[in-house]
Amino acid sequence: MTDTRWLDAEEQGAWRAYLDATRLLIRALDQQLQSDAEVSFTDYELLVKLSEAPGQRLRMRDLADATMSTRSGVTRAVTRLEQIGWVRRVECEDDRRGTHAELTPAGAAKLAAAAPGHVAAVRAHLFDQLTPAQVGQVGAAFGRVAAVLQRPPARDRAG
Amino acid sequence: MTDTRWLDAEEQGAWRAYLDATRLLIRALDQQLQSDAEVSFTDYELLVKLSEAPGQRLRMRDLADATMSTRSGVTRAVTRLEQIGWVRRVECEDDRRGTHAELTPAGAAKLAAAAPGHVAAVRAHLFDQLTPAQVGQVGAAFGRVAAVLQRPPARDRAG
DNA sequence: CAAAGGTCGTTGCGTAGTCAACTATTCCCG
DNA sequence: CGGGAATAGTTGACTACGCAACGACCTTTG
Repeated sequence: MTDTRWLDAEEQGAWRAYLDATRLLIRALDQQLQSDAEVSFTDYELLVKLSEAPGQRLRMRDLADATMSTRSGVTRAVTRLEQIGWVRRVECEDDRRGTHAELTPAGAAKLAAAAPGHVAAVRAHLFDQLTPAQVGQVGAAFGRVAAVLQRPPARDRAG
Repeated sequence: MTDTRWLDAEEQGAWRAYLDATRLLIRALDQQLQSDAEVSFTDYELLVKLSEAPGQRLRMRDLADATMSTRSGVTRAVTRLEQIGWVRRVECEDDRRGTHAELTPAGAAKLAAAAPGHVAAVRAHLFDQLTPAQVGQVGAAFGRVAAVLQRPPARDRAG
């Protein structure tokens, strides 16, 4: 492994811009949500996933997958949101190990209240800065990156 | 503010792909560095910034800016790295409030050892999945996003 | 149908990161 | 020069999240 292929100037630039922008963007969105709606970005996304699920409920495991998080992370987040009253736990009927997280009316209301400001911020910080072509390219590029990372490619059989 | 302009399908897709890919990517890179070189991604980046600075040293504040982090975050990271021996603190001569974080030879060695595997992972997970055109678009797009977020546009004077 | 092995959600532990407050120092401006 | 405001770095308190381990439950297999 003495022949590392380093990043060229353009790749370096893209890589750093992406990392910097991402950190700044997430922080900005987090602060907007926190100060305007008293929700964290992670909690907001969790509520969104529930709101889109049939019956506004999802099994803990599925919620973890949907949010690209871990089981323990979801357990803690749901506990947090349950205490506030935006989510409730419902036992699974067909699998007694299972638990559903279900959006409560209060949670749905919170989400509805927070959404416009959040979308406006996403627009202001991200989409307003991109050309339509860039939106397309970003979607395609990261769609592929996410897909490959979720289902790693078959191992190289050469050798 | 009753006229929220929601994201259209393409924007939604791009936004979610970007978020998902980012989470997966950062975790993958973190795990690769952790298991192959026993460094976290954040620490790795901090070492990189120092290695590129003149004299391989940076003031704490500048290091925070360079890593898009906060002053307290850098204080803690540098303390951590100082204990391992990869960084040392050096008092500022011209400003007695100031402190430099300086890369030690051990830190430089660690960085050199970790770099090839890390770059290979960045390539495998990110750049190998992108067309050259996408690399350009991603760089331009996020470069703009980062610039705007770093220097927010003048406040709207209307009212 | 029993036993082995997998999966579900939770938890203890350890780590990392943020905000706000604090001390020490420097800058600005009369 | 002197005193208030600003800045540097640190710290305390708190929150969040990951891993590994655990008990409860389900599934598979003989």
